[in-house]
Amino acid sequence: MGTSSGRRVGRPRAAQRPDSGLDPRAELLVAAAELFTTRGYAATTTRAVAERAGMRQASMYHYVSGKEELLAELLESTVTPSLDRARELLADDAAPAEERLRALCRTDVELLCAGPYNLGALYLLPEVRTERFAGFRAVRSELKDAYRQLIAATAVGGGLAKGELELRTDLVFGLIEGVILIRRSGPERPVGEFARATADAALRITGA
Amino acid sequence: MGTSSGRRVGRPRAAQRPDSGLDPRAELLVAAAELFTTRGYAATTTRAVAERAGMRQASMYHYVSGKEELLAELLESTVTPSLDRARELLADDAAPAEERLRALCRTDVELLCAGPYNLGALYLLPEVRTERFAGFRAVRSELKDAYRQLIAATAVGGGLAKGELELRTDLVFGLIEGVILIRRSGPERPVGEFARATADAALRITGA
DNA sequence: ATTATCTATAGATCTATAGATAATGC
DNA sequence: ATTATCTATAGATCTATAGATAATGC
Repeated sequence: MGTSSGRRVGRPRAAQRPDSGLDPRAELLVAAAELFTTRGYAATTTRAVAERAGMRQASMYHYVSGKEELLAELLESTVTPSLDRARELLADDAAPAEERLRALCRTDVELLCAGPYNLGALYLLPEVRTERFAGFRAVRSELKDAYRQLIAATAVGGGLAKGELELRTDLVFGLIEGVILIRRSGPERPVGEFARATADAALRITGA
Repeated sequence: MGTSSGRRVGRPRAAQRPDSGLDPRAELLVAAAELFTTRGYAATTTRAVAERAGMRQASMYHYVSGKEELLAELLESTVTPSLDRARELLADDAAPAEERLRALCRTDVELLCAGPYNLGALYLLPEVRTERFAGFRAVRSELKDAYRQLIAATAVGGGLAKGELELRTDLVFGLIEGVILIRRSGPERPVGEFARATADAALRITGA
């Protein structure tokens, strides 16, 4: 629904811009996504985010408590859709685990690569280790757990010792997130094809 | 030989500390490595680096031009040893390409994981895209090229179309650098074992 | 004389709050 | 009256330079 333009309550903005159709909070998130990924999180000022979202620096505080809140929300938004998909796939015990694992890898890569910005790169920010981002770390670790369960359910995975299962899970999960780095060097490849190739590679890593 | 302690020219430091055996520039690099990886590059101040290296903020400028120089040097130092090894392996046409590729993967992972800090995480800094870091990007791309050549020289790799070779190179290189992300979640695993497993995974990705 | 430091600081930020203002809503 | 903005700014930085200082070297 957004703002559906028309008359708006409150003092008008100083710099008028074409209506993006997004509400101000969403505009801030989009602006933050672009700036955090292209200039870096710490190097991005509240002024830069606000101004790019079409408002003055101080007005940003009407919608968010600061940069951290924006980062937290962006981070979680990269994992939540994958996690939903993972839960679906875990529940679907009709399909063989290999196929479900492949499907999860594909959607995961597609989601990471689909957005206009490389939000995955934000995973490595030191700030993420902070208490403030415990929520993000929790959902990410839930997602990883889904990978582990699917790998354990494959024909090869069933016979693995605990440590070995852990290792392969790490390798697969690392490959998927390593996509972040790959994508960076060549964002010109068609996403679908790339996602399929990555899923194949993941399956080969598990030993299937 | 470092400073070999004893009498030193110049005004004494304000805060005396046990001699690390490193010369001041190396102390700055070590301090920067720790701070850049734990607190983030942009968030690390020149004061923090200098103070941790045992000198006052302003004194740092006697050795380096600023933070950028430290980052550039740290980045290159993570690639150069791998690149040396890659060149050796490329020249050694006695061994089969599969074995040489495996060896490169292993040393690469070991080098990335061996240091006390996760310098690989710095690869994703937005600053790295900057002109200032063209040198780093160049050596890194040379290393990637070595991977490509080795993959092309394997039994499977010889029959690959150009695009397919490119894709597998990206996947392998991405897996290796993805180690950065993996390591983060579990730095407690023995490096040697982990390096071997990663190399195996890389070989499986190439199709060998 | 040379060197490696130091102290001090100008100039340039940046964040978050206080308080004013210009719309609509009733 | 309520709301979404704005302008202004206090307080807290941070970087890079200028110039002083305390060692050793000769």
